[in-house]
Amino acid sequence: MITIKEIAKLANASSSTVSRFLNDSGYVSDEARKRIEKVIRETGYIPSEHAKSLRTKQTKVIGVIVPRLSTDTSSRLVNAINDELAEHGYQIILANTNLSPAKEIENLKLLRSRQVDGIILLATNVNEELIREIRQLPIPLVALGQEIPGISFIVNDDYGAAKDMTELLITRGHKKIAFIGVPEQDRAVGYFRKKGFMDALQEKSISICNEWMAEANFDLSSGYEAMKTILQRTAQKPTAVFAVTDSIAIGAMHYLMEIECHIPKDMAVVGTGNSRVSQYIKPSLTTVDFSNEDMGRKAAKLLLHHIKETNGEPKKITMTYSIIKRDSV
Amino acid sequence: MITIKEIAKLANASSSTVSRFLNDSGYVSDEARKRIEKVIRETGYIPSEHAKSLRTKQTKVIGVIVPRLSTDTSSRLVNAINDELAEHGYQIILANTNLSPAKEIENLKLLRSRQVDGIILLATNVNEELIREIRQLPIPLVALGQEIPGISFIVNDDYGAAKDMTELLITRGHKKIAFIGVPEQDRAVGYFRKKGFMDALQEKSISICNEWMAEANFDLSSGYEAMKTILQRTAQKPTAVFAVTDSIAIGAMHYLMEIECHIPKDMAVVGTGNSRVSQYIKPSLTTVDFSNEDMGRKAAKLLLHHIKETNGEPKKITMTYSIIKRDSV
DNA sequence: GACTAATGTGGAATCGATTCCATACACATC
DNA sequence: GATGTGTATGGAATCGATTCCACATTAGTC
Repeated sequence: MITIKEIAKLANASSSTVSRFLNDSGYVSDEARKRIEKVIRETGYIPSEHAKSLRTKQTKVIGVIVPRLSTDTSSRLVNAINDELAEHGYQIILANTNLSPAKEIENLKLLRSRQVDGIILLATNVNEELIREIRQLPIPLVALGQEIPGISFIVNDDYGAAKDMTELLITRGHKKIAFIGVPEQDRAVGYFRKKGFMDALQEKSISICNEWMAEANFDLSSGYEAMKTILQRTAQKPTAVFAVTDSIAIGAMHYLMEIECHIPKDMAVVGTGNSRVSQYIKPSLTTVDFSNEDMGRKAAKLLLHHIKETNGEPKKITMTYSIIKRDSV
Repeated sequence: MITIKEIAKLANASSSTVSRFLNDSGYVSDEARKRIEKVIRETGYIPSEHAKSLRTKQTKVIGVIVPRLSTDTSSRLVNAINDELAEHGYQIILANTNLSPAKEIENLKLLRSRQVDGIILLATNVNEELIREIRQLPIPLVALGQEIPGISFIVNDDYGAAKDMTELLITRGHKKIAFIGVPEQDRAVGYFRKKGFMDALQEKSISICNEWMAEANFDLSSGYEAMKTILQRTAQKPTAVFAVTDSIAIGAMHYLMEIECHIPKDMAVVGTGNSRVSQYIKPSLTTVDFSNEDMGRKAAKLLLHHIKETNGEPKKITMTYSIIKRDSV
């Protein structure tokens, strides 16, 4: 590999001058500029980022930790983050946790050793150890999707969205509404969405039947199973079902179709997240759009802000949402 | 940041010894080992990868260039690549071209300056300049999706898949088959899939009507428009349509539904790629599965092979495919 | 007891950039 | 002519690791 020294020699200058030329810092005469430019063009010289980083403590790389990349939400978020960061000359290095909390911490360390300038963490379940690890991080971190006390985060208005959506169902005349959630460890999806649902019912004095509440994990088949469980154990069939994610909703719809329960005539279904699939299935799914694109860009901007202002206060941003009315209600 | 020197001082050893301890290279006595271990544990020392890379010329980072991250294919590929590489202690740094050829080259340079150990390029259109740039790369590169002469690549059997699928339509009695393609610059999707389609028809001596051939780009709405164009300009309505991607197929289906053309009774539709959506739409889409998961892992393995054996011959791998029969035919 | 071999350790050069500092020259100002 | 200022350049230290080499100690062999 060709180095700055060799460029300097070929251009009849010192490496200091070449460096000043490269970074546009300090004086370089026009003649020297021309000579250096020529040599660089001819040799195809590309400066080593490692040597640079070692000296400057800046890497222009941001670490992004995601639970898994192959989901709609993750890939849209990462795409938006990348677009925004690229505009500011940053690249991203990916770390995939495959939903394992241990890997979340391991990745945090890995990224630290690469001296990334900052980290964006797409959090799922937040535990004590993770918070401790984040706190002692020497670089800024922005969490997405979950509230983490003391650090900057961006969350969706999970509570408001779930409440609004439930109210929509009530407005349409539904009184017997089933609910398929996920474990409450996941504060955002498990706890807040459930709370929004419950509060909406309570405000309208609509009773909640335990038989209509089921728990799934994040995948489609678990939505299918949850719907099955609900309908098989209850005598009084609900007229609508609220699912905390689109995948769960689509799984539930599959079961309903299987037993020839018509959507929305016999049973209304709503999801959450506005996955790409949701608009192409039949009937198209009424859901909540959280604008991942916007969230990703905001996250990138917030992180860049923290990188600039190292002593900036932690910020909490709550994204707005919109209800997408389609044919499943 | 704490450095190896400070660790050495605290552990009453030299940095050489600490380094030997860290890399398990050379002699370190048990006593020294214990002292160093203790100090590292207490200080939470994490070695700088930059200093390491500068010296060793190894980064344990692979660059991955994708046209865009938010598509099914890309995100599944990247996920698989990441999984495989992570198992071997590598991380990936992402570069997004947003479909611009200029950015493809720019990213190549960017990754080179970061001294990644290798590059995986998810190629779209391959031009002379790109090939030149790749050839003079001092590190191994594996291309995905497109054939690039002289370097290792993994491609789908686009020709075979398109031919097989067309034969399926013919077997089902279709003789008037429309085709929605993409520009032939994209050799894999544009040229080979089209050729497979044409050859299948020719072999069965089925004539091809120019009015039934349309071109779209990769997005859904262009599939919608292409279908519209075909049906509006032809007197003789085809009975089936072959789309070179699932997105195009779904766009076409939307138009067909709009004009109340029943699928598959009035018109059979087939796509290519087995996108996640394809199985959830109604009617579910008959399509070709290329197993991106497998391709991603193979790409990672092939790249690692080239990193080890620097003088390895370029390899060409063609993936197999399988036709997924569903309800749209 | 002399020699070799194995074990263990630290000093110093090195990787490829940036950056502080010293120096030099040209010109303007009083 | 002394002084100051802006322009231009190169030398040398530095970042934090690895690694070669020299050296010291101990053990084993004849």
